[in-house]
Amino acid sequence: MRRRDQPSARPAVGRSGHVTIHQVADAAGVSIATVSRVMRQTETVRADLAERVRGEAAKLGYQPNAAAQGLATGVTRMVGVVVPNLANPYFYDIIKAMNAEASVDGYRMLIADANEDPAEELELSRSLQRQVDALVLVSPRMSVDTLRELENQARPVVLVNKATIGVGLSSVSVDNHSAMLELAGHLAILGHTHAAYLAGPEQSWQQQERWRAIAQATAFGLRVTPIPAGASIEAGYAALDAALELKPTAIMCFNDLVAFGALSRLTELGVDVPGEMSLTGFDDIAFARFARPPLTTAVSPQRDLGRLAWRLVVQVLAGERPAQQPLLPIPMVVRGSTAPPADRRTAESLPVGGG
Amino acid sequence: MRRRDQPSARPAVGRSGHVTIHQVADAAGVSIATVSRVMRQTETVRADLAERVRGEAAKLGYQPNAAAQGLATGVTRMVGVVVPNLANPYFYDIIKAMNAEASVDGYRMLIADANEDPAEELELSRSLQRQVDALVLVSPRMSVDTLRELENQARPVVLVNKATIGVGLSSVSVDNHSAMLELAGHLAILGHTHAAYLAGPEQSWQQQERWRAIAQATAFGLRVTPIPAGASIEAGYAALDAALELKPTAIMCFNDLVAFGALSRLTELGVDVPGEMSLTGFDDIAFARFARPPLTTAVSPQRDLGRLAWRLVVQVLAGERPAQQPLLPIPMVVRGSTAPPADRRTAESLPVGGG
DNA sequence: CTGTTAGCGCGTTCAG
DNA sequence: CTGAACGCGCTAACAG
Repeated sequence: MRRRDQPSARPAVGRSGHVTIHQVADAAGVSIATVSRVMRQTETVRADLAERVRGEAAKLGYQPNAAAQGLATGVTRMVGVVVPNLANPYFYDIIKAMNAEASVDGYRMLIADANEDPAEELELSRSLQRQVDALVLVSPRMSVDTLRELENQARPVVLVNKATIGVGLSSVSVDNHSAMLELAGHLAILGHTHAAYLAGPEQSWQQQERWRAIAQATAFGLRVTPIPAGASIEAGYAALDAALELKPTAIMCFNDLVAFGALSRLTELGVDVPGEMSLTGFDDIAFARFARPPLTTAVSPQRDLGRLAWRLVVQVLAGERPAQQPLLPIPMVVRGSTAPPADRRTAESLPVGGG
Repeated sequence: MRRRDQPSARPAVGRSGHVTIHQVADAAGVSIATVSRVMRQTETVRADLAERVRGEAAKLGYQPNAAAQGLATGVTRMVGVVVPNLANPYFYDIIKAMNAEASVDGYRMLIADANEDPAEELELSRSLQRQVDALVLVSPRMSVDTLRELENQARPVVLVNKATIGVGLSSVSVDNHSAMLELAGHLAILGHTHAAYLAGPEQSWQQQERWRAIAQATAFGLRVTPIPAGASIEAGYAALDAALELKPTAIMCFNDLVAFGALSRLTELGVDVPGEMSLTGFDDIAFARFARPPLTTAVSPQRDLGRLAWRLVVQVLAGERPAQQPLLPIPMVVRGSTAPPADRRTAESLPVGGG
């Protein structure tokens, strides 16, 4: 079948069913270039023409096709976001804050779930990189070498919660080390001398930093034994019994989720918190404040993280090379889940599990 | 500046910094059509040629530009997902499950957060619709009229948890009504005659369905008074005191988050659950099982919802018009947060659930 | 089986 | 200030 020859024999809508720039141009009696100029408000167009174009565009419900714009300009207005686990509330707070900022700048988020698998993380990052303007890796589990590979790709990468030296990527992170040290110090001051630590995922930078701090706590008299757990409620619940066998007077947890699971099991076993066992979390997710007893934890500023991450993206996109961000401080908040160990408090009344 | 005439005078990489189909074609000594064919494995290409192309593609690290593919085919391989609030864990499992299925089919998720605002929901849906192949609205708060508007757009829309009649959109939802009726029945059988209900967001279909069920509970002797609350832990915590003034023997909650907040406040006030007050949630998020006491609630199958939602998307994309889905059943799970009211138990010592 | 070419919808020189 | 024409990277006829 031969194409028709009539100059303006254009279908009312394009193949995809959307109104295109051509229909608007025809309706307004101008060229597509003028429509483009009006829409992007980048160049000056005679007032009445502009008004007419705007009118027709509104009437037809025209909105530019993002893919075509992306092709033409090389800018997709999308950021890729890779998280280790789409079921963890901690990441959602970051995502939510980042998304709020990004959408103000007209950006969309393409979200990918790596399922705690470093290999999948890499694969997702690679394929996402050519679909977006920038990539944000939240708490990536991948190795530094792998990160370095991503660094050399065309699209910029921003890191959240992985402050590694030797990699030139911009990043925002929280000061896990100081915060965990502070929590350990808090327990030491209360009089605890032996605690268990329900550890997080091994590849996690946060886990490494937190454990590094805990290991140093021996310096002020707190000996801490690690127990592999994970990053979820279930992990904390499951690992608690093993921790109890160590007969500690306190249990420190990788994060609030783990602490919540541990608390659940402790309550179930009839172990009084903080009477017989002190408990600390990390992150201060919403549940921490409402747990009973409320959790002593470290207030990781997820929303600031999200906001700052977006700011970094903007800077990197603008061609700037942001200075290495300082680590965000994490204030400790002491709530009801920690207290002096039983023997310290009740040395003269009721010695429970005395050492 | 005039274009050069040398046939293969092509830059090593395109403007965006990526390798394009042209470089691969040049390197392999074939046309771009052939490269396209071997990449899409849609047509048959001579084995040795295909091998050569694959080799060069791999060597150059070529991957097709998604925007260009989208433009050419009209298929973006992206779904838009709009949720009322990215901070609500209820949505996590749905999103995660849906994403898992979608990525198997080579699809990406573009996530948008409507912040519980129906107007924003509409705006996001509209703009997202021309950027994706299909749109999934999770628990939308928008009105039926608004939905009908979306229905007439070019891109298909799938609804999760909004089974409205009169709208031709495909949807998967859970049977909120039966489940809440079952919870109310459970309380009635235990002997409760007056309960408070911490209600969810008004525009929420789930809230409407759940309340409809609760209102019917008078039929079996349970009178329930609603108290406006919301969908978050904070809302439940804040609304509890007002509920207590009604002197009920049980408190039903819009969802587990609200119940968790209420439980938190109850524990704080020294009210024994379930001894002095029974409490029910809804959804069975992970926290419900690990709360102390664990929550009696309704097990909303988020993962099935996510999976089924994706299946619907696939069908709709294939041009099918899926039959209206039946409502997914929500089994009730009785855990430690509900018991007979105090007066009933002390009256006849302890025959539980007496007729 | 392979190459040529015409769009997909839009941004952007470059003449007028 | 405006319009014609080219190209972004790719797919899909259509010839060969």
